[in-house]
Amino acid sequence: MSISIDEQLALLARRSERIVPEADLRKKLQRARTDGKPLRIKLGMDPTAPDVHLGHAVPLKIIRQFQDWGHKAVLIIGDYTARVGDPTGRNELRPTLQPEEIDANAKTYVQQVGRILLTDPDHLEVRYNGQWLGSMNMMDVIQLLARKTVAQLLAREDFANRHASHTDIYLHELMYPLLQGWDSVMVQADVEMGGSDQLFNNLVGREFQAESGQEAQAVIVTPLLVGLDGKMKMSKSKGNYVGIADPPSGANGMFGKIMSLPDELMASYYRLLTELPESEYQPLIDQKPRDAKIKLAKLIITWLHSPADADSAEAEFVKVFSQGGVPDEMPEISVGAQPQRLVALIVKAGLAESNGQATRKIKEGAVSLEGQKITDFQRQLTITQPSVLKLGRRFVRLIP
RNA sequence: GGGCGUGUACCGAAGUGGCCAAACGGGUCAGACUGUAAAUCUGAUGGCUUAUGCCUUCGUUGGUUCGAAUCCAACCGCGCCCA
Repeated sequence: MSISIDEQLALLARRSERIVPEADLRKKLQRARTDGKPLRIKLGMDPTAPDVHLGHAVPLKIIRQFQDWGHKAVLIIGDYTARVGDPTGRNELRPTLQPEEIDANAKTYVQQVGRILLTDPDHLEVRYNGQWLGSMNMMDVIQLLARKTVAQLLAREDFANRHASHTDIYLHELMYPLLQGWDSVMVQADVEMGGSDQLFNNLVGREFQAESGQEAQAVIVTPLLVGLDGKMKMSKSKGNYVGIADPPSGANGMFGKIMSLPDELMASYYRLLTELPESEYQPLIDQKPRDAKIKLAKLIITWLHSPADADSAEAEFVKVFSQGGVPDEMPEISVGAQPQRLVALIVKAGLAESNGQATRKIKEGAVSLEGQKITDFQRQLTITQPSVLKLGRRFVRLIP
């Protein structure tokens, strides 16, 4: 339990891009140790989508380390800020969400986060920022606004770019960093975690705390995890993500998704999402990239599910993709036992959006039923027993 | 409030009366190759029981015309400049 502060900082370094300022963090860690008073580690998450993904998992892993050292995670569910819409990294206005969607997402967040964090009350505190932001009145808001200048806010890179290119910046977007900063004051955070694109917002929190007579939080920002497309930051809206609650295998499973990861990303995934030392993963990546990726997938599944799930996901993957077999589990669609056109079945199965698209895919040789490729797009069929329909990488079991 | 521009499919961007469901690029999907990687090559990329056919779509509405994404009017959105 009592590794040295230096060792702790060294461990944090694996996943942190910047610690601002590192001296503050060291001081806080030291004091917590002598006082026996745990640090409060803040992470804000806006429930803008139902899935928590591996990109979120990077700061969450650091928080877990803090928990293991006896500190307390303060998870802020941004039910209120989600309605404002975080403008970070955006070139345009983010659509605001309906309260119902936000509430639904918020509920699942806590549950999903529990796969990574300790959830007992000594180690985790969950707060909703609507609690304090929702009760501010106009004067409170004005006083908050009065703490920052337009120039200070426009210093943030994405705002600056948008301003320079004459893209609209709505006033409520400018407020977002202020609201997030105010959260830090309200929960008296000692440390705030965030992705590196959150640095500006996190620093606002530091300033607000200092102005409010609190000790300013230290900020740890993590590198952004690049998504499965190999280009953009992992995010729900880009569709390039692996959800931390995704099933181990199957069409939408972790194993398959991780295997489709571009090779260049492996090292960063190993570093940010596993504990394997670089001296072990790097040679493997260099020499046997495929095996390295399988190992990566298994490590991640072991972490978020179980070793047994990792093994069966691998077995299924080998069977389906390396040997051209059929997965054990796939979506089942009831289609009825009457004669019908193949194109209609494909659309019913959700493998194509329109008959035209289904027709094209058949012509391209992408469709097979029970392992038999079908290229006749006018084919009529009667499903009398459960049959496996395949289009590209996707499988659906048709039930009469 | 005034002047000048601009609005095309998922994105960018051509097209300025018929040959336009609309070039090209990106993205995406599929096929070959493979390690569900990358690179490369190929095909597809509005809908319709596939049709030298019909329907919907080029900001919106209305008009001119045998015929409009293309011309006109009004309106809406956006940009630049002036106030």
